[in-house]
Amino acid sequence: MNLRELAQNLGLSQTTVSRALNGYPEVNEATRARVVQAAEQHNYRPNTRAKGLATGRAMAIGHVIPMSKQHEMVNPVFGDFIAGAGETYSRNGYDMVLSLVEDGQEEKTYRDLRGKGAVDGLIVHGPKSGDARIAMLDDLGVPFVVHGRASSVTTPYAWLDVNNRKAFQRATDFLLDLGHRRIALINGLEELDFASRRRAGYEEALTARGVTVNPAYLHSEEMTERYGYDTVCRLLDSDAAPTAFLVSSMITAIGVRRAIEERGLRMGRDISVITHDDALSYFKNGEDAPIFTATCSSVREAGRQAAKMLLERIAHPHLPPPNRLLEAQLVVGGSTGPAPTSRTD
Amino acid sequence: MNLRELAQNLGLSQTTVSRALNGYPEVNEATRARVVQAAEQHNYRPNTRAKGLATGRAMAIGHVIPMSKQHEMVNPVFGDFIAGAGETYSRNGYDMVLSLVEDGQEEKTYRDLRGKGAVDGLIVHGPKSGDARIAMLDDLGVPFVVHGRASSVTTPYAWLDVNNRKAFQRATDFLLDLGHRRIALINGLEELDFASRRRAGYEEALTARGVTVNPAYLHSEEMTERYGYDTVCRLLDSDAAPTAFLVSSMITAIGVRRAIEERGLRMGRDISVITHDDALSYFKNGEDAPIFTATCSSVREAGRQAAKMLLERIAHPHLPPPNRLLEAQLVVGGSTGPAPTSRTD
DNA sequence: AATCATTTCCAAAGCGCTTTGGACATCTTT
DNA sequence: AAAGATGTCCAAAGCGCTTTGGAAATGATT
Repeated sequence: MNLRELAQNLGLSQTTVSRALNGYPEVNEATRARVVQAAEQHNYRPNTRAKGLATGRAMAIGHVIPMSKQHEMVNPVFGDFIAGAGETYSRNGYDMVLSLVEDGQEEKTYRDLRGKGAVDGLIVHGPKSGDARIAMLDDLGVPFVVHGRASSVTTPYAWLDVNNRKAFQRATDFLLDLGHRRIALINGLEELDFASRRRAGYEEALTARGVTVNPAYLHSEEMTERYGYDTVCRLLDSDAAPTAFLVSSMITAIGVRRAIEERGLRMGRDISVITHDDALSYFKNGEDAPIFTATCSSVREAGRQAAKMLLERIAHPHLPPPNRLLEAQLVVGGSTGPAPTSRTD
Repeated sequence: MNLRELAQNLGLSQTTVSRALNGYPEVNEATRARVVQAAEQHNYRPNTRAKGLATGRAMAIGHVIPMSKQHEMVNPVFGDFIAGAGETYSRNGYDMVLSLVEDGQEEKTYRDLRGKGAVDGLIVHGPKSGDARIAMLDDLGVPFVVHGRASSVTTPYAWLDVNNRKAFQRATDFLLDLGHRRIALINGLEELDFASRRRAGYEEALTARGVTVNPAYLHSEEMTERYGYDTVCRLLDSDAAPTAFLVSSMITAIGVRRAIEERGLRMGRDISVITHDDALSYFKNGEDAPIFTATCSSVREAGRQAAKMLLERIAHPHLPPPNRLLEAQLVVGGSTGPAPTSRTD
């Protein structure tokens, strides 16, 4: 059933039917009711492509998900981020189109999506510190919102980010307060902006207390469970083993815990662990008694808000690009405790 | 840059330019080269909506992701499934459109997507045993492929599934061979078809050995980490605690492990655990020395294959609907061992 | 040289919608 | 009663592409 048929069916013109359905005032309320009812009865849905052609808007938002080539890994936070964003889109009649792209190929995909006219706006995922995509999208004139930031980009652009630096600074401070001095950072890939900010926060806190940053305690890789396990195994078995770990992802923290417990040690007593927790739905840290002490920030909520920002940006392209900095909560759980006193301290 | 401008630029008609770009034979190779070069130079991309209108094809596939209302949970396997499917799509010039929908609302979304003409085909996720969506999609005449099956649907339809019954039957057999008799099943929601099949396999194996199925050992819920932890805590603290657990997801198995180790027990020695492992990229079980004994089946590979099946189905709608049953590997890891002998046996 | 087949190109229709620029009643106002 | 205002509807153009049904030019055949 298309518009023409529906109009013929009703003995009206396409114009009137179209206007009736789209809420234009110049149509008799009685006719409008008749039209709406008929549309419903015939299960009529305007063809997106035709509508898009006519209006010039795609009513779709593009998400380009970077995929690590080496590990064939999709960052597990995307699921929840997209769930949040999807809520916003469907409430506003937008579709979401997804492209999974190997690391580094993202630019071409953005160009394609825009060139084809498949989307009205884009969300940029996984920004690197000096991300070239931002300048490019500005050039292209596509509305976009970055989830995260790109430190070295100075021109204003729309972003939504968690205050990663502060979160990890606070977490480090917390560990220092507990007496820890040998604190290892099990970070994500530091070419990613959020990871470098976390590291900055960590180093800042240490330096402020006069603790020198030990390069042997700095680790940066893709955040798998295995990485957490392997790294902590190596560190714990080394001389000058850390007494505390600061971990960039819940999943990696699971591996960290495994390494610790495998050695007969207990989190919170022998070794302290703080992890960042994106509040993934299937991996709740526990509301009542959190397993991990964690810097918490719901990535789903971030998705919701980023999507809302983008839709507003599409509606008002000439407003200055909005920014939003979310603060992470430092939630105390069972994985931290005072540093065990030892002669090497 | 659109076709008309490009054609004017070249001093050719739209027809010729269109044909040149789409590989039709009735155009001089010299002109074609000229056209292709100009298109490249001007960064021309045909407008999808216009192309779609003209051809009647959307060049997009719809994925409707069910989202549990109660837990606001997105099944973590979707990320990897979609990554697999996305590979196939992008190789074939298809886009992927994603809708996240609350449980039970999926039908409307399918109808919408199809009615709007936004997609050429659909992947059905998370089929329930008597899933009404299949009949509906058949009615609508949309090409679709089900990831999983719907037991009570008798009409032929296209699906790709893991042999869940057999996988869990073999896993149960394996535990029985090790001497376990008190084996608990920590299953997913059994309204989901895959979970009911896993249960069937489990029960079949027990019954074949004359072990009666103990209802207290049967658990069915959404597969969170917390669920695994809570359930196993309760079971281990009860009389007649199980000596082995059969778990439906890696994430739940993490919770199971936590409960076990918290009690000072060790997996593989005191308690045996087998889990299903979807080979999620960020949660590798370990190639060399797997932590868990597991029934393994790559959900990413499933995504790749399901997408391929769908594209073929779109190309040849009149062929009988294809089916594919993937077998899971039973991989032995460190989480299983002989049942501890005890007087209650 | 005339005819026919081939090659190479084009004008125009059509996909299903929105939107512009009226047309025609009907109702007020003077 | 004429003129304007208002309410309600419509015909047709246009969005950017594909595709049909030729037309013109070229080459091969008689």
